[in-house]
Amino acid sequence: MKRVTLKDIAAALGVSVGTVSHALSDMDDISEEVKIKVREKTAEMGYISDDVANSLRSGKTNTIAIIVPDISNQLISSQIKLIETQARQNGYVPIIFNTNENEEIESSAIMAALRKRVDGILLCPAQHNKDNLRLLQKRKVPFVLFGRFFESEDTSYVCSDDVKGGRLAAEYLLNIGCRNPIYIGTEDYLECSVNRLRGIKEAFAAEGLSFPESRVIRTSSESGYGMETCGKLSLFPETVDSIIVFSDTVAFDIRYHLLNLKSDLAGLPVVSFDMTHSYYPLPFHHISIGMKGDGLASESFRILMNRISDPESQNEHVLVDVELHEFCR
Amino acid sequence: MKRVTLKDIAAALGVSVGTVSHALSDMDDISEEVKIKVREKTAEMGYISDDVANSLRSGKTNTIAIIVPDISNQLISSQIKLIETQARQNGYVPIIFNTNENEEIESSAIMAALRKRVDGILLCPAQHNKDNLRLLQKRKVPFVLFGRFFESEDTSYVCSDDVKGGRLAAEYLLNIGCRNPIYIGTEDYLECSVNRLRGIKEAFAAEGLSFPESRVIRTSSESGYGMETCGKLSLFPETVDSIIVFSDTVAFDIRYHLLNLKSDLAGLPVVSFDMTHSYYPLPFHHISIGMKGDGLASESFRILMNRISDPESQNEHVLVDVELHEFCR
DNA sequence: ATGAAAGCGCTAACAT
DNA sequence: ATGTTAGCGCTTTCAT
Repeated sequence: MKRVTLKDIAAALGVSVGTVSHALSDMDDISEEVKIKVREKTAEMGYISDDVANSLRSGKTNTIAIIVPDISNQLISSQIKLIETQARQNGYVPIIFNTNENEEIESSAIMAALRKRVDGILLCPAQHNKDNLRLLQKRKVPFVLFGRFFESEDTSYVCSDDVKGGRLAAEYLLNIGCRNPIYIGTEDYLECSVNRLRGIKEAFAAEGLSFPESRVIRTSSESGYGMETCGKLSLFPETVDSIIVFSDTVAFDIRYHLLNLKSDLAGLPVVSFDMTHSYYPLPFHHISIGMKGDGLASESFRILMNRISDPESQNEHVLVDVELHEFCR
Repeated sequence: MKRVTLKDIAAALGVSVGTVSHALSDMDDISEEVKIKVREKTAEMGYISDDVANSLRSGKTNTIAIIVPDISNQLISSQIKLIETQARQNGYVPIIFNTNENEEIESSAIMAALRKRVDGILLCPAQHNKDNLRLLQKRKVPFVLFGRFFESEDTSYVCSDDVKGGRLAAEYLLNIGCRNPIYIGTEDYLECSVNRLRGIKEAFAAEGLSFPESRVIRTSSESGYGMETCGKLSLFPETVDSIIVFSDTVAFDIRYHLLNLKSDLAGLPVVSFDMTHSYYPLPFHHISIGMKGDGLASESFRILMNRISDPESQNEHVLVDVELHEFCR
């Protein structure tokens, strides 16, 4: 059961391959009569055009790579869903790579994407170092960073306004009288965690207070470290009155374990980031800071399309505005 | 900045394209000397092999399509993550399609996958009708249904044991003295919902009780109908003492709205399906029924690989065993 | 041990 | 209005 090709249709009809091709593209150098014959035969024989052959000829694959640390993260999968919809509407198909926050897997994902000749790449970088960024730049493939970016590098990116987010979190807690929060962030290579902390410090400074380094816990951005972090949390003095967490996922993980441990800390006010509840209604009280609208997905896709059609286009830097929301109060 | 091809390397070295090809594949009809020269030049010029050209020649793309109703659903994104990992380890890359539970989008997704000449398809079907199943069968593309299947059709599939799941849910509730649960399912085209209901009825029958149709609510499997379902729920008499919900996602959505409405129903025991908590720890009490292990992803991928390497292989039917788990008791 | 050439399926340029 | 041909990048015969 070989696949039906233009050649087969041409043979069946006693015309040339070029004629069939032109007829199917509805070009005006083919008579209506032949076009009808061709279309009928095409349907009858079940012809399906061959993207591989077309890609080889045109140099375009109409494929983009989406490379992310964790597809199963609610924020990321929601963004991928939005991107997939836009891509489809624009004739593009996304291929997916999960890097597990691992630079080497990320590197091989980029190489695989390059071998597949994707037209562009959307990358949420693992960000341990800049090697993979260099790789992308050297290969001159159109790419946009989304969700995370490197402050010191001039690339296109779309990211949430994390400094403002940090400020909102701290302002909220200060406002309800909590002056001794802990910040649970990630290792410092993740600039969004650093920026959120920066925002927290700014908000404290604005009130003439300081937010000391001693109240920062650095944990992994991967899931599965909730228990470990609970251990670190329990070492803090009882004056701690609230918690700010780098992401909802990590916050949920920690509170899951605090609940299981029946720890008093489970009662502390928590503010975290991403607004997972708004993608996915969850039946418990939670305060989260996240982006307004679907800018992350739509802007990063728009910029990528732009860059694909005009490789000389300027880098664009988009900070999506954030807001604080209280769910299931 | 054209892409470097074998031709370029051959020209730079004054050898033929075939020689370079053989050298890079380390075939033994090429002298060590030439191999070294070729490898050096290849690295120097930054050659990246071209999957498109290779696919055209070999007829293999090393690509599989994953077609699902909702990528952002926690169960699905977790499975995709597992599948992606296995695929990568086997030299395959997944392309992703989101159907939004829509038959037409699903159909065009299948066509797009076919045009891209994917080696196989993993499909979680929208299941309104069987047209798309026929399309796949007619095209003779290797495919496996996962997460959902058609009971009357002989295809390969991997799915949870939903009848048992329904039984476990009902047994649990009967055991804690709840004799009047409501079942919130989907329209009947989703066979997993039907099977879960069947299991519930079986468990009731085993106790000499009956579970009447009047205690079934049929809602959409898409998210966003929580509010509507709350309305239907409120019409039931107060004798209702518990709720069984088709999926965790829908259950969370409903309880989210019940909480916001400060409804008494928010206090009722709820059992739902998928065990979302185990993929993603969530900080609230919940009872869920889900699959043991990662069989859904690993089995469906294994069967697909099998079918790709041997298109004549038998259809395999796998029901993954389920268990009930209580989280954050 | 290496080179030359065919061909995967298609489109576009050129020829008739 | 239709046919012919070249070529996208590669691997694989088949010569040498």
